[in-house]
Amino acid sequence: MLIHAATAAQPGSVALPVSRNLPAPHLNVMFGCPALAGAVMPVERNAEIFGEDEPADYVYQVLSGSVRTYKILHDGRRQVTAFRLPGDVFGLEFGGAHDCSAEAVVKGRLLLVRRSVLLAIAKGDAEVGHRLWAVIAAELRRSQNHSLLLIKSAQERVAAFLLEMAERLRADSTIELSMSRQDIADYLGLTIETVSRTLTQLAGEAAIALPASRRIVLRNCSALRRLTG
Amino acid sequence: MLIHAATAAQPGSVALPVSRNLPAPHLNVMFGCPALAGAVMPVERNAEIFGEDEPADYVYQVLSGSVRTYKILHDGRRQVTAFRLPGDVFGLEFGGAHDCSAEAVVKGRLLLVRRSVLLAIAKGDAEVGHRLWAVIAAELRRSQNHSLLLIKSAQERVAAFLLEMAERLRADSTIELSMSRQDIADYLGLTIETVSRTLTQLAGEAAIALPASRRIVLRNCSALRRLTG
DNA sequence: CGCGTACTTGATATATGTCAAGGCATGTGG
DNA sequence: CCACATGCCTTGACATATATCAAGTACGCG
Repeated sequence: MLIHAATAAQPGSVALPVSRNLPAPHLNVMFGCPALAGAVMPVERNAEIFGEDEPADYVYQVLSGSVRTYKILHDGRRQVTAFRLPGDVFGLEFGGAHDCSAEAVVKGRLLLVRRSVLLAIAKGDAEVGHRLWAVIAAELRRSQNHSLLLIKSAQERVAAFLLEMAERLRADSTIELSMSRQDIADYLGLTIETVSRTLTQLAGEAAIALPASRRIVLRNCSALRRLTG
Repeated sequence: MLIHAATAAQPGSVALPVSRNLPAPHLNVMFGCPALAGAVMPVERNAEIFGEDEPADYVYQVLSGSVRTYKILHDGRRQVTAFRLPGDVFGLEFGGAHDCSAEAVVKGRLLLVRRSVLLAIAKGDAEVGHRLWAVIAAELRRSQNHSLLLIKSAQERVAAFLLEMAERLRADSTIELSMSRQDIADYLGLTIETVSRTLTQLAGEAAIALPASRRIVLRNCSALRRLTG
């Protein structure tokens, strides 16, 4: 069954779900605003895009590929705070510095726009201002949902992750994951072993199928949704 | 729209830690702006302030007492998303509806300002716009820190909670908690038993003292900070 | 084809949850 | 003023989900 955006949309959510506004991959402007032309930056797999506490001079949009943002705890644990998929805008901070690090999950292309330019344009252009607002609203909602995720059981977290990815990738039933089990584990606050076992278990219950380790077929979305908690 | 005032704020200068800007308890204006006069609402212990999905017509500021915002998962689990202490502004949503419920933890007083009025004023008043910006930035930071908390061990979560409370209550070393163990547990994603045992354990290690169940003396803050993860 | 990385699976450990009982305040009515 | 009820917290014994440690296996890439 096809996953519609509506399924997980929060009531009262802001218009303009950001991730639906895919950029034309050949265009180098953000939000369809000619004044927001930016540089296109190709990134290799695992390349660092920015580090925590570095000056946040640019705002980024994923044109292709995918990105993880994360924090490292002082004992070395890594918390992946978000996966950024094509269309997503990220790196827009309130302060002058990034509050997390960002790396490319796979080879891809990013659009870079100077933060100062974006903010200046937003002042005069209601459409851009609106989009900017939507980016921040989405960010807050995302963060709150992530907190909610982390109090759930392993099965609930993994099920929620799969549904989230299916929706954001606009996949019908087969999703191609660009990230490793370690990335997923660090996003869900679990270990790779638990993620792996949970997927195996979901496959055993016929909720999903695993034709390849990074290709996942959602066989029974409503069962997954029930598992979501 | 709000975005105008918001972007009018100097980029890179968030400043204004909201919770530090305690309102004068006798004044019924928000952000020290005369146009933002509002109603003062007394609330009883455990009184509902608003419910999830209800229209977000008002923005609230705690004058005295404290408030918990929370979500209920479909199976009945409760996730406390935040404690709101004197000075904190909450209930300002991006969409038209509240994304969580709010209840008074103890008897207290709230300042209510119509959301539409606040947003309208913010358009023309840079100072108010700046404050609003700061409220949202604080909210996002808070949510991200909460996610970070939830991947840690019980000891780390409890230690972090105590330090957070000490700081936000501007307490020197003795903090008076207004919330029950159940509230704390639901905030930290633990059970009351685990919270209780962890406090006992911290007392055993002389990191804290427990003269009463809701009075906690921080005996060794640097040890607590180390435990924080 | 072979190597290295990533993934899965198994055995065991452990942190936290669950269930159950008891203690300790606080307030209320006799 | 005492007896008792009530809510909140602590403590104990035990259960269990997830982490950890340790092999194996498959896959992708040279």
